[in-house]
Amino acid sequence: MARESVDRREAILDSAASLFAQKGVAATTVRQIADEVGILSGSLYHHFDSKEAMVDEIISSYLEDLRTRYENVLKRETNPRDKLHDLVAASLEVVEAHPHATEIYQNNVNYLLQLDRFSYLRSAGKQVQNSWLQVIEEGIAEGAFRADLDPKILYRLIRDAVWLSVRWFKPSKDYPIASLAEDCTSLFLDGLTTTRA
Amino acid sequence: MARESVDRREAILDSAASLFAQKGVAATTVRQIADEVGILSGSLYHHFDSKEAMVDEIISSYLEDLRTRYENVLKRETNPRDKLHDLVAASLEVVEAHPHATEIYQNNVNYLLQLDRFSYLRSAGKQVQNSWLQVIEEGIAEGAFRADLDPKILYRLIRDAVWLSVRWFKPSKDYPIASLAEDCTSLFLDGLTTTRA
DNA sequence: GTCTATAAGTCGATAGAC
DNA sequence: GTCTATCGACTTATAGAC
Repeated sequence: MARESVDRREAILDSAASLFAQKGVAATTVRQIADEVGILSGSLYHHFDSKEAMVDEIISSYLEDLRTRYENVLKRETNPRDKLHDLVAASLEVVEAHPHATEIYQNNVNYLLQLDRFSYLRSAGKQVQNSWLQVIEEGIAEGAFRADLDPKILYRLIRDAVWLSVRWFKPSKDYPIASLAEDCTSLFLDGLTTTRA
Repeated sequence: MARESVDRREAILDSAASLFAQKGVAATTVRQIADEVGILSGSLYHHFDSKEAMVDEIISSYLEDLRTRYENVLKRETNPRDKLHDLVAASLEVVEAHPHATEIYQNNVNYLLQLDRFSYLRSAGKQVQNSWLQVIEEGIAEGAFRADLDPKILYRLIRDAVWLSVRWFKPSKDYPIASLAEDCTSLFLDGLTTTRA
């Protein structure tokens, strides 16, 4: 593949991702994407089969990156506390690397799951859940984490807090992604209260 | 207004809310709404001016309920810990009372904010943020809450965890909304760790 | 209050010239 | 690889009969 066409594809995907994230997948038209790139809508179909194919490519490379990073975290031999931190940090790194894809996923899962093409999102979601549950349940079994809270509920609360940061977090030199990961982990592990009993 | 037409309006709004929540606002057509109600799409316009008008009515009655409940929580004279719990509980009660509206808001804010009609969502969001910040900052000032975490970041993490529960939480007799509110508050206040130093 | 019928526009996608 | 030109389907919304 020629160098220019690779860049062209990427440029189209970038514009598409930005629009999908901003307006939603269903509300974004192929004409709007073409306008952003500076070509006509028909020309998009030289590069992609359909609008859905663009979404698919954006989402699946995002999920693949996520899967790899979670795998790396899970194979480390650390205590539950550090492992939870690493899972939070890995998630936030993926948010930073794929902000548009993260937002597209968060806002459009329901819509995408209606389409046969995206049924794989179900198993991808389960795989993510299993990673978190593994860490949480290990922490409880070792006595490091409280046993009075349902692991699945803990997972969902933490997951949503972490992933939705894509909607508001803008990394800066003063407050980079690693700092948010620290604060996040500290809140979930130690809580908001200063003193206890 | 005749009794039947009130019920009819409500029935239409219920069907619309269910579809908007499930598929997204942009991806839901007026024909689908009419099908669910059992009438033809043209007949909807006897009851509502437009599809946007339906969304507007769903969202604004949801936000009005939320505003009232937060107001009641804030005027109670309780300690920061209880006040945070009450804010979480009030939010979850609103989730229970308006599950569709909550989900519509969460998944479609970006899309709705593009439309002039929904610019009021901006100030509504700020009002919600102020309620939470008031409680968090009071807790820090009184020494009940940690001072090393940015209140705005705390607010956003807690907010997203609480509101996104609409995507997965189904209240039951064994685990009602009040129990989730307890667990949620306990996690944020006391953390996941069993022992400390 | 719901129907029939349709206007007026936009949608995703295609065919073929260049 | 982008253009011109367009198809057919689908969209929101309206007008007027019943």
